[in-house]
Amino acid sequence: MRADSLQVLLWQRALEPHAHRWSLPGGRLGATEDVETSIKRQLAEKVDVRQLSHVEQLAVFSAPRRVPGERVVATAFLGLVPSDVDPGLPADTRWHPVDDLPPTAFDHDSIVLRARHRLRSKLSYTNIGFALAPPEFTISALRGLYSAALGYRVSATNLQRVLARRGLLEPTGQTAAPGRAGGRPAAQFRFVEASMSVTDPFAVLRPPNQARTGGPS
Amino acid sequence: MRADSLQVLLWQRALEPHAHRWSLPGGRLGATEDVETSIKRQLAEKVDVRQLSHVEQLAVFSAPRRVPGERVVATAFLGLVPSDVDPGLPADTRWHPVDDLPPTAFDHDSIVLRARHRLRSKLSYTNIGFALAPPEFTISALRGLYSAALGYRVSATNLQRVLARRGLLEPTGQTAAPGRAGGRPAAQFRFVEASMSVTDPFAVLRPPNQARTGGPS
DNA sequence: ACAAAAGTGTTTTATTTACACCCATGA
DNA sequence: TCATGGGTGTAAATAAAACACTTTTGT
Repeated sequence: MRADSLQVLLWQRALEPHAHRWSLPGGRLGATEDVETSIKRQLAEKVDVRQLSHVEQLAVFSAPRRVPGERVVATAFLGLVPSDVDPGLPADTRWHPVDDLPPTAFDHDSIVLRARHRLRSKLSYTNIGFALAPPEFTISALRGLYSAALGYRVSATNLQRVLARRGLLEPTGQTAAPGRAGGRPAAQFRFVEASMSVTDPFAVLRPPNQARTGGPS
Repeated sequence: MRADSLQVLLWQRALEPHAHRWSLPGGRLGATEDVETSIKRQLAEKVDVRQLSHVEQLAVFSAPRRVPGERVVATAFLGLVPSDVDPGLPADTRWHPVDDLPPTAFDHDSIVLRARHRLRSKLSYTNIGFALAPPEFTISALRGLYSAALGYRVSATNLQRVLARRGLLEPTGQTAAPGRAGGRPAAQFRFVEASMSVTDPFAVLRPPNQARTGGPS
């Protein structure tokens, strides 16, 4: 998934079934690999994407007739690529805005919706933004990424503060040159951590402050 | 999973591999069923559990050698049974406290941990409590269930208020008789909804109040 | 009357959103 | 010096946790 608007990488099927429709990249699980290794391999081999910043399981899709012919059970993944990475793509492969998908093969549209939902949720309560952003960025660039992914305009001020309070951001000391129109140069930041973790431990029904009164932990 | 303490239903393997160790119920996916139908069928047929209040996918476990012999890819589920339901169990099958598991077969202990984590999280931001509780209950009974599942003592006062504010609870009008020691009779409640939904839309980075300033929804 | 359990009122604390205002730069 | 972003200070809003206190029952 990528930036400016949130995008998915799809390839256009040449053959039946569902010729000409757009498909999520993937393939068969090999005998000696687990599903995550497998999806990474497929992405590298088939669409030449090797710079995934984050990968996680979404769900298993297993309706008996989800695909014509032999029965196929698929494990769907959410895989993210930073906005500054632009892998060279094969001819039949293209990025598509998530909010404006072409006709998709099989149940792939519902898989994409599920991925979008997962990403949106995690932007709120984890540091998953690191997976969308370049190594260094200004707050307003980051704001753009969050806005694109979430589908509504995020306030740069508040984004700053939420991420800062959680200790996710770190100034690099550098500043970015202003555009031709002028304006104060923006400070550059980076994410402190480059792997996903939950940063907003669920706000509700949290353990009591003081003594642990109750049962086993 | 069940109540007083949170428990998992396990059966003891008679045969190798991993004879005598305890196993999560499950089995092979049939040709004409999806994974959720399949796990419900397995639970009904093999351990006679038919009253699941909630079922959801957890994750796929696919390490090539997670099970000796032929390669097995498993889709793990979280399945909940209300605390008042006590299904008759086969002889080799028993409930075990999640915090004190016997030696388990294969990677089943990590599956159970994952399930516990999922349940604990969802107790905070969804109405999933309905799946643990009987049709009608007092707040203090519900407090007991939440405490057992979460592993720490939850305040009845605050649990009340959080669930009430969200509109999840509904008084039945009935009251429960006090115990032998006296005390004010407790009002009975029920959950308004009996299927899971997210009730605490993530608090952070939510859309602006007023105009929708930004991009596509 | 008193103990026990339930339930309500109120204060405190945490955290975010909203908004006004100040800062640094280019033309 | 003014337009254009960038950044900070501060107030308002929200929601939950903590705790004191009242209510209703059995003995």
